[in-house]
Amino acid sequence: MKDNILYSRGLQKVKDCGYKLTGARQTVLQVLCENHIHLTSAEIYQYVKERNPKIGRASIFRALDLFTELSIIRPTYYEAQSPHYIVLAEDGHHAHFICNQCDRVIEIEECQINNILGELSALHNLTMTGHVLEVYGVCESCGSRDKQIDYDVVGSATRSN
Amino acid sequence: MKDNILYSRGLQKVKDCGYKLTGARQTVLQVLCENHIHLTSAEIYQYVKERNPKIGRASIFRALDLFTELSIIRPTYYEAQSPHYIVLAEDGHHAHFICNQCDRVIEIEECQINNILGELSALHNLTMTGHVLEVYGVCESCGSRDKQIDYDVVGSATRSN
DNA sequence: TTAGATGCAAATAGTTTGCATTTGT
DNA sequence: ACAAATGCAAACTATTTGCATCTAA
Repeated sequence: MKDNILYSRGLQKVKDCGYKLTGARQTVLQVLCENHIHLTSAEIYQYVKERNPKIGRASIFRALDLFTELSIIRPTYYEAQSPHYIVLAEDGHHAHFICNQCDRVIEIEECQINNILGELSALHNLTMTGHVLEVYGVCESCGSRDKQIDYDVVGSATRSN
Repeated sequence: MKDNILYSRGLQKVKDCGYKLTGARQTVLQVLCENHIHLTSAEIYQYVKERNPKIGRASIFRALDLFTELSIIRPTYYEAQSPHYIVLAEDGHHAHFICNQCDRVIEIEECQINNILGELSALHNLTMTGHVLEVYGVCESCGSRDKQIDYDVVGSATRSN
């Protein structure tokens, strides 16, 4: 875990800002960084419980709020459920793709969005500390499955959507 | 209202997909399109009530879910509260900036992000239907207010944050 | 006419808060 | 040592669901 740059950096930030490095905070951040997919508070609670059953729900919410305030993580919303928390990259960047059909989340690593954002923040006189880009549509496997269906019904019917 | 392109397009989509054009749905979409800022379900409920007190909470949630499914709107999350619903542009684009200090939301209109996204979707074999870009940091007025404070305390104290 | 949508109220999540106790510095 | 953080349980808020009624097509 110590070799996880996001984890170390996160803890350092907590410390630097004058907050205590408590067990609850460390465990929550560990869970977030290890499973660096998108977790809901309920999922985080489950993982945290496995490591330390003593930690309660309230502490998890308090940790998540703190991390959000410090821009270590960011809550995002998709498919109208409860928020998912994601760990931001060192430059405050995060981008992912969500498939409308299978709800799969694909992380987008390589992305030159910072170039655009530099211009934008200059234009509006904004100081940028981070961003989340959420792209949605249809993923490769769902797309090809659709084509298959199209092929099957050629000459017999057209798909409505 | 009829001249609001997002509103008309939204209703058309509802109709085209075989859903009824009911009073509740029309009112909710009107509210969303007129106040095209970010509204929570509670705020939407208030506005809707003003126009038609008969409409209940459940219908609002059901309308929001439908609109989300049809990519007419998108729920987003910021400052760890309940989701805010935003109306997407015709090309599925939406971008905004959120000030960490005053929570102000600034819409970003001019944005060439679609260029980047085109490349990305080709790379991953994704079909893109829309996106939300959420940038956060410090806005112009909060930024200059900070400088003012810095100036005021020069020589007497340093600010912790 | 009738399947689909609504409004209500009750049920169910999801999150926050108060407070006595514990813990990191 | 002691302010800050925790865990618990209760309070609160947000959302969903069942069902009788209504309404758009």
